Amino acid sequence: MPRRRVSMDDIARHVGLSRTTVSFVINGRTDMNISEESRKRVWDAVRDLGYRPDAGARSLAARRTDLIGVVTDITTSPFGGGIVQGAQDAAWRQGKLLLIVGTDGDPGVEAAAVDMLLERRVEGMIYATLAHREVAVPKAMTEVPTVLVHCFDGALPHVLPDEAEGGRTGTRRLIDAGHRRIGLINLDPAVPAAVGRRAGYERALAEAGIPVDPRLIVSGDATATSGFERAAELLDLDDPPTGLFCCTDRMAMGAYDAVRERGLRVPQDIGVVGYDNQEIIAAYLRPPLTTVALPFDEMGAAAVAMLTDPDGPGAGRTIGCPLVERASV
Amino acid sequence: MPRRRVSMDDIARHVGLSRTTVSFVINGRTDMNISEESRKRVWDAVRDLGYRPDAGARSLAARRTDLIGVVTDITTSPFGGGIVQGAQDAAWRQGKLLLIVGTDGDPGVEAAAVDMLLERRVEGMIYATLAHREVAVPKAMTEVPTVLVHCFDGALPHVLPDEAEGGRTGTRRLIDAGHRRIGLINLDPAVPAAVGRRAGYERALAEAGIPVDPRLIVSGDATATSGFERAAELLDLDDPPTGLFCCTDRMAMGAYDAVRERGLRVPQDIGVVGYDNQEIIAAYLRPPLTTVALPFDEMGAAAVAMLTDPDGPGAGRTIGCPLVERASV
DNA sequence: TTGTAGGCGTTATCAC
DNA sequence: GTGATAACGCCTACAA
Repeated sequence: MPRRRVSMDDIARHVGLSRTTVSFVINGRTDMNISEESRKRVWDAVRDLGYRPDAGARSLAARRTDLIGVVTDITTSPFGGGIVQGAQDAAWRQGKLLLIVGTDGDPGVEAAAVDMLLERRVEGMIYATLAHREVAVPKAMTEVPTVLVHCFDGALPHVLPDEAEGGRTGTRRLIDAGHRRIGLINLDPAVPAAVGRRAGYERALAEAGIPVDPRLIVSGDATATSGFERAAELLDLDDPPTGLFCCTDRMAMGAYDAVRERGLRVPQDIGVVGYDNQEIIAAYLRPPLTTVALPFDEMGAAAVAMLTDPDGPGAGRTIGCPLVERASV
Repeated sequence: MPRRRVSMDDIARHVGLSRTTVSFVINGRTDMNISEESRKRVWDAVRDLGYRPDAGARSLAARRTDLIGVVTDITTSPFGGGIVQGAQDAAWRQGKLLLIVGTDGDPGVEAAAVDMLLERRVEGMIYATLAHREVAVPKAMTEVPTVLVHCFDGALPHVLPDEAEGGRTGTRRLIDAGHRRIGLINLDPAVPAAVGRRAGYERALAEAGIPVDPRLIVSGDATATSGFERAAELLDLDDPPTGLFCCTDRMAMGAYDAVRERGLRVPQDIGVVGYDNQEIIAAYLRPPLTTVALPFDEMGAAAVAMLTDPDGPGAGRTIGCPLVERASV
């Protein structure tokens, strides 16, 4: 039999002050200059009666919800969750709450989600994807400040990983270890991540004065099987590479097998660098995989920062992909 | 220069009806029996003026927020995220929204999170943990219906995986494949998952008329390294097991290495079953790992179902751990 | 069928 | 220093 919730009125009545006064002390407003005595009595009453301000009512009157909406196709994924995580942490630190809805990529659900969030009067939205890709967002999304994370649509501000820099970083790690012939096991050349990473790869080679050999650049899908096959092709070349830069850790996982199958060892005979830093693969492979990480947490945090910036989201940002050093090169 | 939001009043004025009438048609109330004509005009106006009901205002007046709070230490984890995912999906289907706050297990943050959620007037809360364990929740949590997921505190209703059933299932899979000597690489015997799984293991053996050999039961931590070491011990026994039931997929990953190192093969020589169904390990191991899955999604969905059940959360539930058949036995 | 009026719990404006 | 009083946007008896 839960008693009626205690309201601000109850507090006011209890301490014999007006609602206004109570509101002021609870919101810690100093401009209205209230006696220490009254302040204390109010706080005591709050504690004694177990009063909790009603955020909904407050929002209605104050016209701010402190809510940020998130619509994303990221679900259980072992990775990518970092975006939501980073956003959540950043939001929490600013007293904002996230309203997250997972859409599984279904456009119908996305539109419904945006509507629902708009009805909740979110003050901004984040649209985040698992894969780096171009998207078309529900148009209602533009009704509030919105930032795209890990995706872009040519119009809205976005936060993207700097794939080119990542590609360069990974490649250079191999070069620094003395490798001159470095194979690139790329993703489907059409996807944004692939073009960026390849550009970075070529740039790193150029900077080291190493000519790019097209035969050393192959591509496949993001699976261990694919990595295995592509690595095998590369290793069976007449003049095989001694370093392998794989565009996903899964591919690197497959590459390990190809290397092993040829009686070679990582890293003594072949240096391998992955991409994604999927802990569960990278850290537990033997030897542990040196890989380029996608800065998910930072991307999520950056998006929130852009949204809460009083000057508005700005144009967009790109975030570096740091190298995670382990033992495969 | 965003025009003032359009309110219900605007609609009413626009169509020349009262707010009441508009409210009724928008909320689809049939009891009040309104002319088709009026209904249509209202909906047209809604569309034309781009009206969106204000969920906050609605909550205030109707005394229901359709909000469920989630406090959890599950973050980016490659697994466990399924709980939030399952909860989110179930909530969405019921028109509820989740207010999720990740606490990283910090009790201070947890308490603050609960307060914040209570101020938002969530109608129920879910407290979910990554690991199956006993917890102490912030006491304010009991102010609304709450269910614990993947954890328990002896008082609140909870949703737990049926570890014993899972232990039995995994073990039986090995037995069914003809194995009679089956090693159990358990977790720290003190943790709930370990006691449940071991009980299931012993039960399966008993049902098959196989005596339990204490030397076949070892334990370690949930790492590949630990799995490697424990498996090695077992395989080096005078009378080694032919089947290995590992309490985590990571352990199984290590066990694979131990098997391989001894010139044996999975599954021909040694059958291996894991636990957790961490896709990224289980599916990409060679051969792919047969493993017992933790029903995260179902647990999350069950929690939401309990919360939205008009009869209240009830006492608690336990959910089965299905076997995911791959190729390691 | 439709309209009136009061209430939900706060904030905010101004006067006292 | 403090207190009426009017929003905020919507719901809902109750009346017409």
